[in-house]
Amino acid sequence: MPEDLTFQILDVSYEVEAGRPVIEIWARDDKGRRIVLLDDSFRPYFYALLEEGQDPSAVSAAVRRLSKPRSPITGVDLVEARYFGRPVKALRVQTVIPETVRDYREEVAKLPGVKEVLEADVRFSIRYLIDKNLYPMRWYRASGERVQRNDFVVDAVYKLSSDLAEEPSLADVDPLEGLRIMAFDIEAYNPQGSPNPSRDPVVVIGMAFNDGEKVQLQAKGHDDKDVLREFVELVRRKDPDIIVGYNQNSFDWPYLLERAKVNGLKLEVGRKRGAEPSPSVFGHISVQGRLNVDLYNFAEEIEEVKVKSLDEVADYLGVMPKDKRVNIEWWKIAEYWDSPERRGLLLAYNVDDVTSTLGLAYQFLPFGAQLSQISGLPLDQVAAASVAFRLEMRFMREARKLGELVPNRKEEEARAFETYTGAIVLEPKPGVHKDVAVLDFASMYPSIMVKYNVGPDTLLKEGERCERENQAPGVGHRFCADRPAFFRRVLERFLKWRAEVKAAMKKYPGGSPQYRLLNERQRAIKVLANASYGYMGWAAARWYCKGCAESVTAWGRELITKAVSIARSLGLQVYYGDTDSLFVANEPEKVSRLIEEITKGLEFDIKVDKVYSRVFFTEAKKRYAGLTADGKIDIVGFEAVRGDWSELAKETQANVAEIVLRTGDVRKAIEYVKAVINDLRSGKANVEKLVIWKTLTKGLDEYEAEAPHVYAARMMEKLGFKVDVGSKIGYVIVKGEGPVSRRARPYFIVKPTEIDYNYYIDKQVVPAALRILELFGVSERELKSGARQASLFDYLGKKGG
DNA sequence: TCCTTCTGCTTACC
DNA sequence: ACTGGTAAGCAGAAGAC
Repeated sequence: MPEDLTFQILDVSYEVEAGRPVIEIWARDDKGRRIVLLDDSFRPYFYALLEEGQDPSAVSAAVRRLSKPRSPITGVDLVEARYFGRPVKALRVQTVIPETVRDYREEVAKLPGVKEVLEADVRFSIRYLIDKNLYPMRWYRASGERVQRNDFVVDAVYKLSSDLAEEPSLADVDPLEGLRIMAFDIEAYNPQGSPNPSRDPVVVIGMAFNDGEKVQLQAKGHDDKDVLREFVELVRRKDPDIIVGYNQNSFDWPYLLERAKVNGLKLEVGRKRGAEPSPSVFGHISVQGRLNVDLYNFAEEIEEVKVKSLDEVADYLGVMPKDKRVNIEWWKIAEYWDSPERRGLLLAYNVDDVTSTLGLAYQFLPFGAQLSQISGLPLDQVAAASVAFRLEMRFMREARKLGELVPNRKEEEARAFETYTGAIVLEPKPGVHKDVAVLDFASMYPSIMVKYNVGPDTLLKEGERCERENQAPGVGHRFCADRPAFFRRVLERFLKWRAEVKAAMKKYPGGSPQYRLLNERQRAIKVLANASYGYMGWAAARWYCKGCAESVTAWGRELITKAVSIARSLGLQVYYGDTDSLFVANEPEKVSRLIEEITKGLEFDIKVDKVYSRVFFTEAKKRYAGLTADGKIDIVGFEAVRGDWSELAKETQANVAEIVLRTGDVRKAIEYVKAVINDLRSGKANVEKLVIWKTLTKGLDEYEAEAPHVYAARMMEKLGFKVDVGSKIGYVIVKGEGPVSRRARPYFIVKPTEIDYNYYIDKQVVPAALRILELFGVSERELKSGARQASLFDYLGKKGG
């Protein structure tokens, strides 16, 4: 008896059973049950694009002859489709076992009459989602027949007996409502720098659940067998739908897997018997039937936070203030574990970490769930995927709806490295300026793409003609305007959808759960739409189109240049501009006219983004600081907002900027800097504030030059720490002879007395302060000489009085 | 050996 | 491994004398 089911799709996987693939839809239903729906009717396939004028039946016969018994070719059908907007003929080649598509692809590609093999590189479970038009995290209805299966650890397993239909009444329900979330974090014993999983045990595992329960497992001395066993047991008992961690794809899971192996255990934490977590796409680790989400992936997208450790990110997001938690240096974990007095601190540290992780989940997952609902990638993958992949997934779905064949992903090396001209940055007018309005074009690049119908399918080749054409200025590319471009269709849909969501938001009070849900949704749409330009210029993109990207920036340059001319013709002073922004004198009437002329004349939307009551520029582009009308200080581009300067230099510069902007009192700023210098001279500075952080962008042996952070990283390696591409190296400069790089040390091995304070004065604090003060004629000598016995305390005292 | 210029490297802006 | 170009600025390397 088939049952009617209403359920939310969480993930999709497949397994080959008895020589045929079975799709497994992991879901939870409206009764709160965790269920699996099986579909054994779906088969892998790909397309063979035919050369023009080819006899399809001859090619078809040749394809059929390739069939092998293990996975026979079960269908070769001629289809009329479109490829880059143009009508084409292709053969749809179907087989049985997904893994064999790869072999057939190679052989079919070699057949005479076959121009290209398409869509053979789309993974089978994703193929299913695309073809059935299913979006993870959304709700569907279907009927299914209950089957008895004890290889699945779920409440019920069904064999699908109908198609899935989206359930519109549940479209605006919070997709996370009712889902079980588990955060976890392990502490590994590390007596020699970085822990080695083949040797060092897991000493603590912390787990926090969204039902409020918290559990902490501890090793017995240096034996972690029971910890691992209890961990598996707990995961299965609490049965979370979503497992979150911080960097668990690179650390916790691989470590646990290795420890399980060493202990002769199996890490059966999935919803399928016998299955252990396993590496999947995008460096992601997949846990069968659960969504394993590495929150570090979301943290990476916050550019305001430079050092993306869990404590920093949690602090920034207000999840857990840094000064209200236990912080211990991670390389001392073994020391804490072995010390009876300090072990408690390690345990508290672990609790804070896992609590922060769950807190981060509440911050990030609502957005992630929307990205999943919109892009069509399962939540665990959408987190790990790049912005371009998320967009591409949606493109593939749209292509299918339009009967367009999906181009192949190209190997980046296969294309010649080609760059093109980008945006314009206007020369800033140095000095302090009062009352400056910042105008911003709304979504400039997507708007250009829509207006001029830009896309690989509308880009005209030499000699091709269309009735209506748009020609990009300067670069010459022409785009056919007779039919809507593929990108345009998708972008227009996004724009319309976003407008609807924003309209719906108005019905709810700000801060209400429904408001927040819709807000995350409109944000996710915006993020995807804004990625479209960069996507076209990405050499590995399926819809790569250098000419398109080049044309978009050309129109962008024309647009901002015209806007500047209009501003000048209105008598408006232009101070600066970058890509799609314009800093002009805030004369309301003229600004309104400027906006009107751009909106009506150039047909692009532009609006006042913010107003600075004071803003200053040096001669450098991409750097300025301003005081907004509501009293906030903005610092853009300067050292104060860079991650590769010491905290002390950044803080000094930020304070100098603030003093100058708020009071206009340069003397005060000079006195302040002098006080900082004096503190340094007397060795009063806090070592933590002197650490300089830099990222290793390649392997240690690939560096040509011996930069300070490379030197410090080599030293760390010798000390037993694992340093990799992407590692953030924190170093300080110590006293001594020779180049700076040779005097760089990992910050945690340095005593305050060893620090070269002069380096910090000459190369950090003074240059950072001078970057701003130079504008007012202040010299280096002035800052460093006449060292008055003032301290920061004196300065603050004066400020107060 | 001193000084300048170039290159490598990293990270900001949009 | 995984969107684009533009730009600043440090430190080291190479070139100039």
